[in-house]
Amino acid sequence: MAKDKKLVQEITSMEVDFPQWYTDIVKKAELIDYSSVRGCMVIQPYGFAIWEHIKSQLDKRFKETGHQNVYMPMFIPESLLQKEKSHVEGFAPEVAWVTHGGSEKLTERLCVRPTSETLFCEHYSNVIQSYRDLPKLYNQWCSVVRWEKTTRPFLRTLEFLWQEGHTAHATAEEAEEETIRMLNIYAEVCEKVLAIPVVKGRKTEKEKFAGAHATYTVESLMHDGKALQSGTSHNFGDGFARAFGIQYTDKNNELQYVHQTSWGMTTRVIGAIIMVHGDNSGLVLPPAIAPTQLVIIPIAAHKEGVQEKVNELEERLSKVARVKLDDSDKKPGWKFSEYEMKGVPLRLEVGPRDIEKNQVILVRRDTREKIFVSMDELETKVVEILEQFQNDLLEKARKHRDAHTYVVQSMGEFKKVLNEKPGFIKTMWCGDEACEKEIKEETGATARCIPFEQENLSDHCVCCGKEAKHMVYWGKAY
RNA sequence: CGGGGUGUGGCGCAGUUUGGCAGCGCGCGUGGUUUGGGACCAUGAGGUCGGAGGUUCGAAUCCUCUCACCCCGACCA
Repeated sequence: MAKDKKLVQEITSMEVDFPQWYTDIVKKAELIDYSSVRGCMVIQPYGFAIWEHIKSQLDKRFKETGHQNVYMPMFIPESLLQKEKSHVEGFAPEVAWVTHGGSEKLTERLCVRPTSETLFCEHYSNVIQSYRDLPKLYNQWCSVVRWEKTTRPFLRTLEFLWQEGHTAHATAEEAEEETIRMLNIYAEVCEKVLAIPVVKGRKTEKEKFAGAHATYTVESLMHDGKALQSGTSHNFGDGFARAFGIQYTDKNNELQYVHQTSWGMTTRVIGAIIMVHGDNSGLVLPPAIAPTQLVIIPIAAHKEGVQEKVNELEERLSKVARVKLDDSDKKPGWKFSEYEMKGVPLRLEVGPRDIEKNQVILVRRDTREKIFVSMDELETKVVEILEQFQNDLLEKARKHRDAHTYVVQSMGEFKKVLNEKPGFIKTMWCGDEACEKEIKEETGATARCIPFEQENLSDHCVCCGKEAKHMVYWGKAY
């Protein structure tokens, strides 16, 4: 099969127009519908099912590491939002305000949460008294609102779904451990569940979260060479604790400020899944989060024995995978295209000829490889192929990422590479914000992260030539 | 928020330059024939042409305002 052969005419080729390809997939795969509110989207059942699987994978890991789910209000009084100075400065430009309740004007306007640090802080200041109350390991699943100028489905919407973890610890060390622990969970979910390879690292001072002491991130690379921040974990130090007066009495009966963290992952990763794995026939979903892992398509269903056989197979395979049987009266060819568009990892075809031979045909969505499998060993084969599929997706994405990661030593090279073959740029950097700004102005690339895995590419900063402090990943970002 | 583009049945579009019966393809309903890569025949339903105002005997078409969406920038998960 020719690479990326396009079988679905309704999707724009990604080589022709990548943004349009993205929009086509999001609509044609029935992930979302646009709503009457600018920048807000309806997440349809298929799209939401993907989110539910991501959610359960994350939630499981949060609980395994001792976190509890809570729910905070969606409104924040203006005075509360303003308690931490750099935090409010970071978010003020994009908050939505509630000014009226019914026809009554409110005495204090309420902001619709853009994030809930301030609410958690207020609550923590009420419930934390002693070192015995620590740590507090809370998480919430909710939506937040940020009044963005321009929006795109999943990647940037006015309202989006996410989880936000907020923890309070007795010591700085514990907070740092927690921050890294959660970053590692995000990296694991990205790679093992979403099959998206990530670079783990720290954000520069310029790029870090408003109010944070340090921000860590997992960065991934999309098919068009643009970068996407896929999850973040912040160490707040005791900055918020001082602003909100969150203190506890330690073992020596002395008052101490808590050390806090927060971390989040959003529906944006669905955009990443589309842009990392998708092809010109539509979505390609990692089995771990695919709402349907295997679709059964009967061939010549009216012929004797076919309907009975697919019913039997559906029942058998439902025990080992998420299975859908499509015995509607559409033509098989139509169904093939439809489920390719929706990214279903495995398709099972069975017709009279197969039944005679006691076999079925399995077709992989990613390679379109046809695999003939005996009915007798179907369950083990399906499980095996799905596992292989999941691993292959990650490897394919990793190869693409590595092939689009470039080392550059000069600004000229930097600009040239970014223009001609977009991807991650690895360079040395002096650590000076002036250089970071200059690079952005000159090339359009931002510092994605200072990776934990440092390499010494040279001794001097790519921009100013002075002594280099860090190796940095740069890229144009979504 | 700056630049560009688009709004016509559920979807995709033609018609707008030069004002004159609201069209096409897909999809949808019904009946039938089909079924290993988006089937075919017959028949039917579905529209205040994004909205408001104006010009005109007459506006999808011209003018003014406005709203929404898409793309490219600046800002952001």
